[in-house]
Amino acid sequence: MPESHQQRRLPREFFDRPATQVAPDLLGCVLWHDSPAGRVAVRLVEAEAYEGLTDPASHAFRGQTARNAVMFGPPGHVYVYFTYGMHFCVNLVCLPPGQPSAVLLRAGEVIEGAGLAAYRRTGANALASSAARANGAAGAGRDPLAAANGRPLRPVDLARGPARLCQALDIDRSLNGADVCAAGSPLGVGPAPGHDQPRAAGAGRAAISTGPRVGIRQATERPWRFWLAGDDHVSVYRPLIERRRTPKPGTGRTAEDGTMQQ
DNA sequence: TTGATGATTCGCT
DNA sequence: GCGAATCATCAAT
Repeated sequence: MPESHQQRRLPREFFDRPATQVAPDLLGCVLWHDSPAGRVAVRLVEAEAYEGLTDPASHAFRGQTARNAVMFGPPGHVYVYFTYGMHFCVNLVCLPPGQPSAVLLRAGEVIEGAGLAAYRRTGANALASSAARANGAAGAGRDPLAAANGRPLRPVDLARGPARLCQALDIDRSLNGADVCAAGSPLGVGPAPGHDQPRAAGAGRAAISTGPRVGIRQATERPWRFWLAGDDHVSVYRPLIERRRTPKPGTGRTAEDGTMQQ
């Protein structure tokens, strides 16, 4: 178990490299968030590299905007963005200012604060848990993972997926731009437990698999998704589902020929 | 100002 | 396996 009082952080130089190098080196490392409610820490098992100006799949490809400004800043900061109207995703910025590049954190294993993570992930069920707690010790002994709408929340699913990872760690827009290298920052990234050097994390490069990135329609041929081979906490790969075009009333037939399909 | 859509997840069939 | 949920962002008017 990592010490709560002082956790070693990866130096800024670690992030001052191309995202395609940083992403595999992050696997096995620990990302934590100290919130008023407590600490949740995850061991990273899956990440994707996004280069900026040369990568059509990157948010930075079309240039700097208010949304992606953090990616254009110094390395070691987090770029948090909101997507699909309900989800947050977190990236770690790489390379010096002016060279937008980032690593999307896709999945991890919760190694500290699993109860708090489950509390955040179960949403309305969390209220039921807290009500039970107010009734006495019987509620306090309840397994936070047991609550669900008919389905148990498996520990392996606590942070399996980029939006789930953010929810388990309580990462939202308010943390956009936070520095993971600065002492005292609520967010931090440290080497794998038992290893002083991040490169020695996990079982080494031999255990790392690569493949196409998830959910993008541009630059799908670049194998810039990295994960720990055989790890159950890696998210399920789903190719992009082409959404049907919203039919506009009165315009007659909408294109269903799928001219945008790949 | 308007309209389309996305680095996703979950529930239902 | 399929579609809804839900809204910030950006390109196009």
